[in-house]
Amino acid sequence: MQNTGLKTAAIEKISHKEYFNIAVSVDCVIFGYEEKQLKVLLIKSDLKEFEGLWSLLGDLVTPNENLDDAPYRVLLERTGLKDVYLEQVHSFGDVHRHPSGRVVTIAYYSLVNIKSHKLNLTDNELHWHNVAELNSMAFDHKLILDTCLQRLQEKVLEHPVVFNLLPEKFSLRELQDLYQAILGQELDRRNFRKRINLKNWLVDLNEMEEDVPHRPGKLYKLKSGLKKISTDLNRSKPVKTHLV
Amino acid sequence: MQNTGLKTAAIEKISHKEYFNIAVSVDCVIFGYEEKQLKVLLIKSDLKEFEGLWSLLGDLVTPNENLDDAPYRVLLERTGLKDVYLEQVHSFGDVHRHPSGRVVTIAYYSLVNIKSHKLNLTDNELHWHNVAELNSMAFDHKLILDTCLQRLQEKVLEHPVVFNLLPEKFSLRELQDLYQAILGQELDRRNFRKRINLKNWLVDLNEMEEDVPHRPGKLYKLKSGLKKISTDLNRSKPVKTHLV
DNA sequence: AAAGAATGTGTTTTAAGTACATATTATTAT
DNA sequence: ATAATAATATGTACTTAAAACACATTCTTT
Repeated sequence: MQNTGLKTAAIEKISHKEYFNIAVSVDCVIFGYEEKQLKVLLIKSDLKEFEGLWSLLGDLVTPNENLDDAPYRVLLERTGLKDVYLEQVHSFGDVHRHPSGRVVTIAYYSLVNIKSHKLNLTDNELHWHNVAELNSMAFDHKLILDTCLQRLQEKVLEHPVVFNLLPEKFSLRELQDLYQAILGQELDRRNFRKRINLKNWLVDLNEMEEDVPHRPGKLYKLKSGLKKISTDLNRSKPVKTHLV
Repeated sequence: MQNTGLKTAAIEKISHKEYFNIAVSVDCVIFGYEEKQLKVLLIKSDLKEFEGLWSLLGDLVTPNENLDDAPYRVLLERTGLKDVYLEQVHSFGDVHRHPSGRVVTIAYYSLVNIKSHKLNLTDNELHWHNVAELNSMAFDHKLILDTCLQRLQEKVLEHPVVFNLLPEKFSLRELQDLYQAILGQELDRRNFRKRINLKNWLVDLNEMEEDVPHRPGKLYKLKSGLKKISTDLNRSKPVKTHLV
């Protein structure tokens, strides 16, 4: 294997059984939002090593599917949703991360509107959990969750992705509550509105909230053309340096 | 496989041969810097499908090594260097990305000081290339390179990582040239110096450049404690929101 | 009709980014 | 030696964004 990279010597060994004993999986951190809480969809682990603990939804990548298609498949199977927002985050591959064998997993997070899909919650091993209240999880899934949450926090500051978690129409108050749930901190209402306005993401619908127990706020929706399903690998705009 | 995630049904299948026909590799985008040019270390592909093209240095992950250890091993074997800066960037796993079989690869970039190691350049299939002049490469390696360069560009704006590409002592001019090579754009000298000063990364050595064909500049070094070998997954500081 | 609670907007202060000019110090050419 | 050249070194004005903060408005509830 030395000094070959993926050159001939290594490639030849791909046909050798010894190099095929690492399995590849994907794990999905499926974020939702409800009642001012950021949620994550988890399933009860049924490994005896992790009895009582919760784990992310994942599956092995099959030989005939593209890596980035696997999390879509998992999501479709679990939630029935297509066209969800998905972003690849990081790969985890410590030798002993999975008790049953060597599994390298690629972590993705996705943003889904809890209301817009009927979970197979008859399968009562599948539940939404408050992200803020989660402690230990099965496998290294707490680390994966934390890593994905961190990525999400960075993402929402500059990109209009949180709208995948909201209904079509929403008030600025709802939007701010969502940002606060994701970022884990209180935001100043006046500065928040200024900032969001500056981003130019929203359309004023000239409608008002209804059935709220207080003064109704104006309703907005995301500008058409800004809704993203997945993250482009290739950046369209040049880097903002702040160093010029 | 349906509706199982990594639950029992799937885990049981890990012992089935059919799920072990995906190989896992790592590919390293090894960045260097010389003569005001950002360089990348490449090897000639010896696959007949990619005759004459260059490819990244990589290798299959062995069953008994942690995923994140594999790129260190590749670097050690290729350059003899330990303690290089390494960052995992993205995974690539399209079904047909490798002509010889199904290989999911995890891409890393690393930053090495070209001068500080003796490449095994007797192996004359290993060469430093100007990143700016590279066009097609073997496999999907051009996409991997572009993705890693993009990540590097974002990284250097906020984190003191470029110093892994420089000698211990350097002038601000050298530092600016390096930033320009990485970012692919000219920077204003006065604003650049102000910005770098604001970061508080450097120590003034009270020494001057020598053997330069012009007025010598002052020499600096990175403040001790700032040199990073690898990127922490877990952020130490809270998110800067700019939304408060 | 008054109190309470949430919406909606604006101003001041501070920090950072951008654009731009001049003096200084060494080398090179005359 | 002197002048020209080229790079270092530093400062100032302008613009934009972030942060801190206050008041009036509208609807619900008492």
